[in-house]
Amino acid sequence: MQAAYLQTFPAQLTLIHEGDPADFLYVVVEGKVELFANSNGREATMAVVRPFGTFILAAVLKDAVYLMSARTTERAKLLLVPSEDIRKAFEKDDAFARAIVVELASCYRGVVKDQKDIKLRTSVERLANRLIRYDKDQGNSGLLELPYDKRTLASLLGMTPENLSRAFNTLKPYGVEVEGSKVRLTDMKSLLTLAKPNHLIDERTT
Amino acid sequence: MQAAYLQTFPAQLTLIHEGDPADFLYVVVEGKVELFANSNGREATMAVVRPFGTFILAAVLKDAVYLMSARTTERAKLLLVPSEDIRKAFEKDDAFARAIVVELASCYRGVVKDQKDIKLRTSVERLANRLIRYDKDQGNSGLLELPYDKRTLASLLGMTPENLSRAFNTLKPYGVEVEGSKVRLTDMKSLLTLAKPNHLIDERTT
DNA sequence: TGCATGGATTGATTTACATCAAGACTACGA
DNA sequence: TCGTAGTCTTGATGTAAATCAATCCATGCA
Repeated sequence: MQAAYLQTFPAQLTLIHEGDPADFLYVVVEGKVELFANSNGREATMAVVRPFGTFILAAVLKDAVYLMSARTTERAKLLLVPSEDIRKAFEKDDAFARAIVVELASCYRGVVKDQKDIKLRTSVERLANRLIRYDKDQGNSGLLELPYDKRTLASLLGMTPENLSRAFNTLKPYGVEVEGSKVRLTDMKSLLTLAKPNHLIDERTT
Repeated sequence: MQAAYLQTFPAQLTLIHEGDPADFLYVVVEGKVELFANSNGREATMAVVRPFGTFILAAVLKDAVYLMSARTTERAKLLLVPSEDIRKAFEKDDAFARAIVVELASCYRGVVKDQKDIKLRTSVERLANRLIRYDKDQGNSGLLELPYDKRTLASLLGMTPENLSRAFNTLKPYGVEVEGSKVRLTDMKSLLTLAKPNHLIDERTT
């Protein structure tokens, strides 16, 4: 940790580009970081990392290039640990190595769940389940705040901003009221009937 | 390894169901195993494991339930290692723990690449790139054999069998000739132009 | 106060893909 | 040799979502 940097970055700053060698492991201490990928002139958001998540762990361990690019969505405080140090600690410190494995296994299962989400659900179902998840995260009050702007949310859910807008309209009859970044869920029962949440997709802890 | 079972299974046998606790780690010794998932009455193939790949490693390490189901696509010989033993070895044997991490990191990067493939490409592009990959795996001869039946390939590529058929027709002008499970690539240059392969998606080793 | 800017929404249209419904081909067994 | 079942293919149609285009905001700023 001696050689690690704690640094603050402004919003919308690209931190790393896919294809670059993995020089640092990043830990989000404050703010949010969007992971995204490009190909063929197209772009897709892959994930958003919040405190205190890490990103680019697998690339660091394999001493490989990054598979995703990363940019801040808002002002963010990040810890940068030289990947050389991570690999050394990994060799020397058994407890560290095992802790790494648990983190990595969790990330892995997260991606698998994301893939099931995309392959097995329509975009409206994905949005419905996402809203239910955010509500749960924020205390089951039925009143939730979207954690990032709609453009980012749309890409994360694998749709265009236009379609997200329409998807919200589709959910109106199921008690979903949107006002800016605030969302009210007034008929959870019927929303659940539509969304059919599945703990093997939506549960993030296990 | 003392308690591991080496067993032969017939084709089309479901080995595990998603949601079940992870009792065994599986290693494919011979044949192929399809990993798939269900939700909402829909089904999707997530991956196909060949010798000598493992599956369900993350679930075993986390002592969690399986996220995917698995079935043999053909007669297969599998090694079943009790997950309890894996976790014990993981605790005691440092070299084993580190080897596990490398395998896990590779699997993780594989899923990320699959996700980029789905999010950034059309189905025809996915098929084109897949054919190029199989050709490379089989020695760049321009003559390749599809490793599983078209139904499975279709689901793996995220499309219906009907659409796979049509996608092959779309690729005909680009020198793709199909006959049963054999495919000839007679105009690699124009196929590459269409497919635009990207080593951050298609390269499987790094 | 007025005007630029970028996000969000809405409507019209196009495209990609799924679904439905027949056929065609293949392999296999009685 | 003829069913018969399974896989694959083809065509017609339907649906989900992308794209294109216009407008409607909010916000910041001179």
